[in-house]
Amino acid sequence: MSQDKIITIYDIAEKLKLSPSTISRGLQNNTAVNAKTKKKIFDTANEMGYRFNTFARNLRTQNTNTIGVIVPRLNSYFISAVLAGIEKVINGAGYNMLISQSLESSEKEVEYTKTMMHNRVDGLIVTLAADTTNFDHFLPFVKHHIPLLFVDRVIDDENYSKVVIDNSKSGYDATTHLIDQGCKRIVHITGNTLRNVYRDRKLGYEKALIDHGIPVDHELLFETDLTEVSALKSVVKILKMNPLPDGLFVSNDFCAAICLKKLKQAGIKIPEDMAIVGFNNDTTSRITDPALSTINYPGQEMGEAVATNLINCLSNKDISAKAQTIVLKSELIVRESSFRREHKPIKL
Amino acid sequence: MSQDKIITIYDIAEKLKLSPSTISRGLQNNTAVNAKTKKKIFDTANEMGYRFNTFARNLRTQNTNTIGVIVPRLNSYFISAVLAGIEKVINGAGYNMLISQSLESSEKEVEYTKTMMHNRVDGLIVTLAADTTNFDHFLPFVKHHIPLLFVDRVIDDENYSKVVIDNSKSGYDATTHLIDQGCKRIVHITGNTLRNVYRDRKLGYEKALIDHGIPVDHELLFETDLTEVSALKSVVKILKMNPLPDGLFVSNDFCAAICLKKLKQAGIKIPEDMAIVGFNNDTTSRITDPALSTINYPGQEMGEAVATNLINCLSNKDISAKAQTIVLKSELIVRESSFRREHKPIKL
DNA sequence: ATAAAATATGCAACCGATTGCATATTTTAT
DNA sequence: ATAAAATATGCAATCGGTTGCATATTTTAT
Repeated sequence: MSQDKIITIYDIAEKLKLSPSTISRGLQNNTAVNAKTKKKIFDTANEMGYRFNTFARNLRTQNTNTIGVIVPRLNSYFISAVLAGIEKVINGAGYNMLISQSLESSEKEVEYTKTMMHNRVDGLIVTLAADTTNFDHFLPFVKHHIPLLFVDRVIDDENYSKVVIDNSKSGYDATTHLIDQGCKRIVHITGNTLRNVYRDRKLGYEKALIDHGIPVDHELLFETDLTEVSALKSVVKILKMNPLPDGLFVSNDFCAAICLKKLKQAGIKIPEDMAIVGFNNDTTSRITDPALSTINYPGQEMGEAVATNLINCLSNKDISAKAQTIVLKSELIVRESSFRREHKPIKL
Repeated sequence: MSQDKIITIYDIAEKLKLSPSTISRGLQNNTAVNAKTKKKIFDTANEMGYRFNTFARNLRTQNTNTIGVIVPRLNSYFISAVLAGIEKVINGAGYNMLISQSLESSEKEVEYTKTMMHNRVDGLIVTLAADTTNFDHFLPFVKHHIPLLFVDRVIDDENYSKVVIDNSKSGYDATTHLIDQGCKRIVHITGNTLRNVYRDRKLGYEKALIDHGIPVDHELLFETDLTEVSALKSVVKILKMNPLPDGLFVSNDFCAAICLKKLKQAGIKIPEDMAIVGFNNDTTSRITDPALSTINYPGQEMGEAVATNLINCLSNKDISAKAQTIVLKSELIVRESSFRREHKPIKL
């Protein structure tokens, strides 16, 4: 049974009558240390239950092997898929992950960004909170040349690296599909258009309408917080409209699913009376009845992409590396909630 | 514009013609430092853009202000709710959170437990992987008196603190409710019964059958991995049964939702022909049609409870504190998928 | 006015690993 | 046998804070 005490290289050095330097080098598999000595060191370290002290090492080497991640919330399918992707790559490369959730509050985002700095993370990955408009809290990272990358909800500035999907195109595709299916009055329910994701989807929606000769009617645009409550309110509003809209494009599957269910309960036939397209391809979208058409949003891949990019930044000493924007493929998935007739872009 | 250099207390000391000790104490708001001096120190620190170095501090103080969390996977509604709860409490108490996902692999769980030890986390919170049977990797935490707590999927050992729900009672309640609704042949689809959560739900299911004079039929018990694929296979198996089961208790809402949808497509009326109860109260359960009865599983609260308990362990120097098991309330929520007639325990 | 107490600051060791440089030892070449 | 080269190990400074103890300064009490 080994001791209760935490073993350091000094303990190993004493036991083997060697200097701490040799132990340190031995454990790092440094070629300057004799093979036999090395073996002895490894064996003794194991036997004594040695674990290196991350802090002493970090203090000396000035890097922490830790990546900070700030997301708006942890309990979301999309976010957790992104995190799973980040975690996979990060841990595979021997890094750890420090996570905070801003809870959509810009204030907390600022605070946690500071904490990440304190903790000397080697890099930071951020998905912006809904209401962040000032980005000064990220400047220290730029100043200290600490890689800072954004994913999904990003800063509209070419100087930052980011991973996104083409939200504008996706919004366009979703809307065009609804038009293809014969919709003429299409409601769009979306989130805070301050953020690129919702703003761009809206732009895509409007462009699709214009391109197909349908006037943009601001009565049909609902900017909400995409919660269940908002969904219910939106349904009430829709049901009061005259004439009733015949298409619905919602920026989020959960919200779309709630609308679908409530509209159905109100006697509206989906997709005959109203065709619906969601966004995200959450598991939710396969469970509604009828199944929800949606935009496939590759959360895990986005996480993997941003993490891979970050790891590359860290291994390349090449500080001159330019900021880059990676756009991952998103695609319309047509399911029952919007499928009225065979038309151009059909996928199942 | 401040410098590019990272500022240390030595820089502040030099600028103010004070010793680093005074700066250190000043920044800690130590009463030994004169109020005016303190003010000067804080102002200068701000002005110079000082950020304390976590590692130097940790190395000296021998604690890291970091809590490790190991979960089976990040992309799950339940887990992300638990994490959100943990994060809330942990960050509120000034700690950071280091997260790893074992991806249900015992091997990775062992590896990440070691990493957490290396990183000298002040405490560790674990939800066990599906196939972990040997728990020796946790012994170093016990040996070094580092608080180790489990949540949801736990070790069956009174010496460890944990936060759980009464899975056995919940299984009993779900099954009894189905029996109340007139079900006689109830299929139970569950996960790996090596883990307490699935084992106990199964035990509750069996006890309810026995208590109501219904024989336990092992043909009706499906031990699966609760994925979509398993759900589909289970449905095929159910449809081949003769006579058809009239009740279905599934240990997971997503899996239950898939079953519900497929059974409905096969022409089975829910709940008339087959009543269904899920588990978790995922958002999913409100979206199915008919809405899914389920067990409300307070993920966020469980996270908050386990984190609060951990923080208490850390602030009490009292090492003698006994291991405790916290059982949070879980409850049956009856929705349309199982509601045939008014009966004893009705909740909406 | 002087001693005692309270307050404020500094010195220097320490946490545990890393690493440039110096030194000791062994091997190889002449 | 001796010098040169290669190999192996050690010394000591360093990373940036923290803290016990000593010392200097000011305040209070007698």
